[in-house]
Amino acid sequence: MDIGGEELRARVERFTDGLKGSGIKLTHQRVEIFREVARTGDHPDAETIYKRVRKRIPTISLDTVYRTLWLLNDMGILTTIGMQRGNVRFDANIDSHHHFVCTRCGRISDFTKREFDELEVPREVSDMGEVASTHVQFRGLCNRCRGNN
Amino acid sequence: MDIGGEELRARVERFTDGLKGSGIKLTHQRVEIFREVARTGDHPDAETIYKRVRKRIPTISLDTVYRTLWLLNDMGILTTIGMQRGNVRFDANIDSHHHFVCTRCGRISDFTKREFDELEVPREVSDMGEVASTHVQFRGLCNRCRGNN
DNA sequence: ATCCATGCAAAGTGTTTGCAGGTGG
DNA sequence: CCACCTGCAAACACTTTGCATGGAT
Repeated sequence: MDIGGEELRARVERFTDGLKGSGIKLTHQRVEIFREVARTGDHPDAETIYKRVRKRIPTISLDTVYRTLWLLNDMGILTTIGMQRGNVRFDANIDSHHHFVCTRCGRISDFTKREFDELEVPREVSDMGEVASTHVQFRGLCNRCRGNN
Repeated sequence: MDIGGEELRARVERFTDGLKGSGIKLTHQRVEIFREVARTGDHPDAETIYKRVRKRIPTISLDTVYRTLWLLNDMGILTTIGMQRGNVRFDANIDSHHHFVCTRCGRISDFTKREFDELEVPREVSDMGEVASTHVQFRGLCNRCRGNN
């Protein structure tokens, strides 16, 4: 589920490069927060990221975590899952991908499938507005929850 | 966008029938709250439903709205959209359907497409757990927001 | 008459903001 | 050095809960 060291390094580098010459500063906190989100394939909420980063920077505050996550989101380096505001989950995987959501424990897993990225947009939908992206979500019970019945 | 009187009556009746002999009581408030959710094709949050129902029952309280919505959800009469808890939207359309979400204003529109209900579940996903339902979400700018640029 | 549901107010969550002091470029 | 960041604490928005009263069957 977690990401290999190689890919992680590449992601962190893409991030630090993105900051150069933008007026946005590269701080210890920001790097650690980004690294933490980029590292895992799960989709932590702000509180979870806060707890994890605190192991490395015990003095960090929760609001810095929030501010940084939204900053990264605005930079296009990570994405949010769910409705806007309120109980958001963050996702460092910005390649087009889809989700399996466990309806019991809320766990969200990624998968990719080129075919799903290119579903034909029905006429009814193109009449509603301009479609920018497509997301397929499968819902059901994950293996762990199926076991704990 | 709104639902015809015929279909609305049928939905309300399905609801009142569902309550008979269940120990759950059929109150004025519950009927009005359900009618309000069932009436529209948009996906209101609790606060919005509260405001609308208050026109008919000025003394109703917000917590009753919340309690009733979760009750209806538990009864399987309506569904929630979004992550669990926190900023949930309610949806009286329990037939299988899909969504177009405006990334600017958050408006969610339904559409149906049989073909999308039956997307093949990739091996990778069936290894994660047991898929119970499939939801396609198109994201982009709705016509209204595209106009207000 | 008996439960169940309602309204009120107060408590909980999760998230955002203003400000003074600190830090990166 | 100066703009930008951080941590703190307080404010906020949204949702849930405990309790006494009121209502449906």
